[in-house]
Amino acid sequence: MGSVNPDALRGHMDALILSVLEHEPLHGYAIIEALQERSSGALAVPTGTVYPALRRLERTGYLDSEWATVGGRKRRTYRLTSAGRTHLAGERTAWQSFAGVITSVLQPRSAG
Amino acid sequence: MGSVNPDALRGHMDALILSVLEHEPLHGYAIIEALQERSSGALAVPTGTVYPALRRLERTGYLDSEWATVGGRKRRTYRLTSAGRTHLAGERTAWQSFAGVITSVLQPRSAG
DNA sequence: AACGTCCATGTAGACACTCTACATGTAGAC
DNA sequence: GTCTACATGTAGAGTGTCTACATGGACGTT
Repeated sequence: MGSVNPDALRGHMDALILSVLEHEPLHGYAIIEALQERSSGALAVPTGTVYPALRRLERTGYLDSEWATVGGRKRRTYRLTSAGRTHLAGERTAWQSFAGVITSVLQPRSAG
Repeated sequence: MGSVNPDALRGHMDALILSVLEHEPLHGYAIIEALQERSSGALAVPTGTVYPALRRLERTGYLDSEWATVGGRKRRTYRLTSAGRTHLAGERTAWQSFAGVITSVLQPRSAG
């Protein structure tokens, strides 16, 4: 249940959102829940982060959305575009190399 | 030589700096070079990032500094305090858990 | 009817850190 | 005398996450 430093999330949020949308379209609230589940509770992303991010990603062309009504409630459901799918792949490899770089710099060395 | 997305660095810079100072005091310019070496060229951190970060870390109490003149050039050399050493340890475990969380959310799943 | 909770979307403004671009100056090579 | 490497620093822009607030429907309980 350890929580994640908000600042550390910068620049990774987009990839996380695209990733949970990979196999199924979801609405904002469900995306927040999905992030929490997949991180075993570590990612408690506030609505003030997710909703603007979704609009940004749609504006950029990585997502598109449509309104639906389920059980009397209105939802805006987001779906990956093909540009979004391509971008997600790039973000995954970018993350791997980023993580490698940070891990290697952070690696403790024997005193010399 | 892949370069790292600047935004991704947010919230990790402090840990990186503390880490290169772990076993030897260094001045700002040397810290920049050390980061570049340890990352095989991936981290090209500009002076406008490092110098303010060093002052911040000193103000917080994780570093202290003293001036030296070497070969006619003035250097401000930074050294880890014991608070900084403790903080570095915390940042290392924080990084590991952060990386684990992101990796796990980004993990591709089989379509279902 | 009133109340509380979960579901659901959204905005405004604060905040913090990295970046670009600029300013300054010494040492040493050519 | 010009250029490059060494060395420190600041001002201001940019931007993405956060807190806090605003709104409203559905549903259960009392």
